[in-house]
Amino acid sequence: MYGFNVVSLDQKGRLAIPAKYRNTLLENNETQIVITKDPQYPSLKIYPKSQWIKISSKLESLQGLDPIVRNLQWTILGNASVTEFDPGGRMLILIPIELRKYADLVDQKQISLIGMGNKFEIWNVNNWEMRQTGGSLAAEILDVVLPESIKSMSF
Amino acid sequence: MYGFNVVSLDQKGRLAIPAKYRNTLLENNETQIVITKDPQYPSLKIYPKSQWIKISSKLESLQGLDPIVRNLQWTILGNASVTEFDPGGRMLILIPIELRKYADLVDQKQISLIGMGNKFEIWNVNNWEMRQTGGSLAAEILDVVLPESIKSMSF
DNA sequence: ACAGAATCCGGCTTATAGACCAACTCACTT
DNA sequence: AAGTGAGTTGGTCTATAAGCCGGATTCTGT
Repeated sequence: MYGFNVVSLDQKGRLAIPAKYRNTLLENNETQIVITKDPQYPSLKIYPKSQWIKISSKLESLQGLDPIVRNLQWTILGNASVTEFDPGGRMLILIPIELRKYADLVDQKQISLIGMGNKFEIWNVNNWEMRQTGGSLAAEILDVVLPESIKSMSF
Repeated sequence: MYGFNVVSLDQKGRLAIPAKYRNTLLENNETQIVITKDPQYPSLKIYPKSQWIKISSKLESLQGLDPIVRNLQWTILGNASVTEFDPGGRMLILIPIELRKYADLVDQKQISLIGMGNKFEIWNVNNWEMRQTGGSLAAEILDVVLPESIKSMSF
């Protein structure tokens, strides 16, 4: 489940998961997906249920009073919305208005859906393109900014 | 039990748990919920009974003279209020006046109900919106402030 | 102690959001 | 060129939120 797609929202604000992803999900018995805010960028994240359980349970287990943690919990848990495949095997996701505002999707007909393997991201088409315009990251920047644990990886 | 909802208080100040949550609660035999103060923010917390038992017993077990701990105990334990589903299977919560004052809900018709998985939060709509700064957290802030256990998480 | 008032609780009704279903069009394949 | 499958649309219908109302119970003040 990788790749970049432009998909459309219909007049009711519904989004159809492309068939290639849908089939993979069904094959893995992933009949529910969760959509929520990305805490870092004005975009949305879509997780298959099993992936969501990992993330949400970890977040919920953090009990402390750290305001940043609570903020993360609000953003991610407090905005999650669950959708199931309908009996016909189709999946039309109604993106809640709050999330549409957050990701700048109000009145958008076309949106970007990016497959990231075990999750998807949803972006306003323009915002996504702006993110990408940088082209490739200069080697120097990569060298300076990346944490050690990443530097050692080979891509 | 995740997500953001604006629900209304009826003329008597009663709050109805939305059906989607109610059903999940009933399926898990959670017929009682507990509402109490959030010690950190002017908001309220709603726990299913089983979750409440974990939290309250942990709090009760804290002995000693630490004034912070005693304060937490007063706030959380001393303001708890139990509500049951009525025979018709619906749950109307009458929020005690003390709690309504605390969360700035007096004379409010609309309130924010945020599902956080194993608990809910109740906010004055305006206060909630102010908290949600509208934007996303800057990547740099996330990186600097987050505890190690979170930094390593992938969202 | 009793009456009036205020608060609390359950049932009923209505407007509506959203889930469900079906059809149509377009594109791709054979 | 025809058929199949995917994407998209629109209509319908059901579940539910929310307001309303009437009855019950508790509280208060005289």
